[in-house]
Amino acid sequence: MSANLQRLPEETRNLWCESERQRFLRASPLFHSLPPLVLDDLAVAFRPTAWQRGEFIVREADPAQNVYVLVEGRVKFIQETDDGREVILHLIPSGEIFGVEGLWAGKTCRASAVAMDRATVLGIAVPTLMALLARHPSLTLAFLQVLGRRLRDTEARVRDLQTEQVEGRIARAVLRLVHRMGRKTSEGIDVGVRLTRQDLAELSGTTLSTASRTLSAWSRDGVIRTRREQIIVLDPHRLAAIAENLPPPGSRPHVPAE
Amino acid sequence: MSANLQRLPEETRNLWCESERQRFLRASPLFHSLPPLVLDDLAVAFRPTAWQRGEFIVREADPAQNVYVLVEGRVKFIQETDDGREVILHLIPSGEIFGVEGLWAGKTCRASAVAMDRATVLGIAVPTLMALLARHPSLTLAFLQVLGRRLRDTEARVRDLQTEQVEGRIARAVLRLVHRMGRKTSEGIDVGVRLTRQDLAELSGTTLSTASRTLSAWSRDGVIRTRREQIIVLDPHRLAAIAENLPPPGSRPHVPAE
DNA sequence: GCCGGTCCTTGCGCCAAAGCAAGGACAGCG
DNA sequence: CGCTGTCCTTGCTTTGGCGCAAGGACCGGC
Repeated sequence: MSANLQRLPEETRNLWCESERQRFLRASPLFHSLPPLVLDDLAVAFRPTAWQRGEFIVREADPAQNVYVLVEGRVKFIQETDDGREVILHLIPSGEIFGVEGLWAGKTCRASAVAMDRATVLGIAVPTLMALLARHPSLTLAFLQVLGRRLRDTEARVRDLQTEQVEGRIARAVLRLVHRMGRKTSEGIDVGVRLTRQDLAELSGTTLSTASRTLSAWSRDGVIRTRREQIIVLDPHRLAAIAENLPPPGSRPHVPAE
Repeated sequence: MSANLQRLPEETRNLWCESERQRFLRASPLFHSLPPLVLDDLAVAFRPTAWQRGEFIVREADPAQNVYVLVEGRVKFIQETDDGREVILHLIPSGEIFGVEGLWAGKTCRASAVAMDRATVLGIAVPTLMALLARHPSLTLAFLQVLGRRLRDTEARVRDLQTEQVEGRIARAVLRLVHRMGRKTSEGIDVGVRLTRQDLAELSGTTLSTASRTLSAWSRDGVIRTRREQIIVLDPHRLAAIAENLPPPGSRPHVPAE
């Protein structure tokens, strides 16, 4: 723990300080509507840690001891299958909580959380959190909100996996990223997270090769621009059309040459 | 509403009576740990309705006005795509709540709830429920539990859709049904719900034809017995093996005849 | 500035499963 | 007891995209 604390990057090292944590929590959409009393409690209970790219913050099947809030960086929430394949269940943007399943279910983690960049995280012990939840209905409601949204997202993903073809699913995954953590740049809209082709495949239910091929095709058509671990969307409308299975705007109804 | 009330089947007509509702709620795993005070409030606020097979209890895109508890029967929770295809997101067994998304998200239903059999349901108005949640942390925690479980189920389904082949997914779907609402019969374990091949397909992410073919093959092998809209599992272990991609117990390592 | 590791691209062959379609079984109703 | 609508089965054809594999691009460390 102290090792991790020492690795905190400069700009967040002040999370050591309780009042700074409180300021962060108040600024976060998840907590900002809570009464000051609750924020006080939370600021005391949360402890900061820092992680490098690729490190496991939570490991599947380990006992679940903490619930976390991501302060900075990106975290992927993954499950691995017996044969070594990996599925990304969620990408956590900064400000969001993760590891919530620790609250029930026999205290065992159902998935792993892995830092995708250098990440800073606040952790709270499960019993502490439980006590706070029992005392503060507003906090519990906030958690209910988060879980509800995540459930709806996951349900939408099930629907997509069952009804859409691969290209549409990849398009939807990219659009979701753009929407939730996209950043405008001079070239276009960056998806806002370092993402390998493999990651994108695990996020949209396909394979590395197919994801790569699809992005290549889109690049050729000028819909996106790609770099290593980076996707910049140039033409969001076109991408939305692909996600909705609409014909590309340039195409006209096919009439045989005859 | 009164029309629905009049259609309540004999055995549940007593839900008219508040003390009967309270008795039902206390018996339900979801509510039984709540303090008597909360149960009182809930018993007053819940209103019974009855539905026929195929009726829409909740319709996607309608304003979300109620949250429901299923007293008896089965309800499927579905989404429809633009091109008319349907996806079953959850099968609700009796005792469970549904329509919870009404609690947030702009008050619009994200999915439809359809009665699969004759069903009896208790409904509570969203504002009433919200008021209760704000007052009773234990109730909010109970809801959090339910959402948490549903989220984990849905995540598992995403994982299966991305990593398992069709036969394994169907096997898992059947086993899940057996586990959650199966009933022992003289022949074997009934999955406990009237289910068309189409339903099963929509539940496991495949097509009617493939689901039918798969069940036929299993019948031939003596793993299950099928009737119209009914599945009886004869050999759960074998089915579990299929779900886990293990070779059938009877098979031996393949040695070419040379 | 070289070297090793990670990440990306792309061609080829193949197969699981979707799509299509025709026919049959069953249940409920009049 | 026949009729109608729903549900199920099964053959044939087609294909999306997976698996495999070789080669290339990029990055960071030494």
